[in-house]
Amino acid sequence: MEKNMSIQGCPFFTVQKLLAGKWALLIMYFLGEETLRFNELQRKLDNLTHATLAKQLKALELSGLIIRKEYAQIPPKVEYSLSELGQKLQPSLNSLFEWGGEYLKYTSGK
Amino acid sequence: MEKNMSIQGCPFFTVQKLLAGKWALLIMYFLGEETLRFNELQRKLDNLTHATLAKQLKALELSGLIIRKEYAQIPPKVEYSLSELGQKLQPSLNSLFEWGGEYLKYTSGK
DNA sequence: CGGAATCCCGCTTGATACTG
DNA sequence: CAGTATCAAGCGGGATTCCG
Repeated sequence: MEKNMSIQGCPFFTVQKLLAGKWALLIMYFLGEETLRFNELQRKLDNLTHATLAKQLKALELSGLIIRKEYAQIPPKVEYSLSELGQKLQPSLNSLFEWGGEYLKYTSGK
Repeated sequence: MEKNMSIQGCPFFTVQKLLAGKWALLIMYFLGEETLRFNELQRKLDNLTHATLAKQLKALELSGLIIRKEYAQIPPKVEYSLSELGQKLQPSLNSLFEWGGEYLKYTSGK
């Protein structure tokens, strides 16, 4: 099993798995700007259903990238924010964001 | 169709699609270090079959992130390298790489 | 309001085999 | 050596429905 070590232990492999979710980048971005409740987040991602968002959030929570804070009250209220690890990702996110913008410029031209 | 504009035009959405391939990050990373032939690349990704690598490369080429240079000779020789756009992605890649390393440290501890 | 369980569908991955 | 074609299998996203 150590024949694959070179790749399994590779940071890129890790990143790939962590951010593989279709909405992971967007979620991390929005939460980077501010703490949000479930429904607030959903409103920002207007293509997304309840269920899908819930799954993505759970995955990110289990990975330790976001924090889920639940208030014991009626009606229920849950807030999501970036964990310490998640916050450290922000510079990379910003960098990707800028590059994405450049890509769009390039390709819209042709 | 313009009700989704806000998200379709988002750089993160673009990045997500571009780098969605399971091996995209690794490939971009290796090609960032040096121009490589098909088989050289495959050897570095020792889990990967011909077919899969070929598909990933084709996708990245069509996206305009890598350049495919073919030499008309026997036996065939094809070299892959980063396009201009691909090179601009490198800083982001490095940033992600470092973060991935930190993540591994954090999580291996617990 | 927030979340979980189910089912369905499509896409990507990966194995295998075949061309030039 | 490089690439394509085909096909099977697995996974993830999305819609729906039901709980607290």
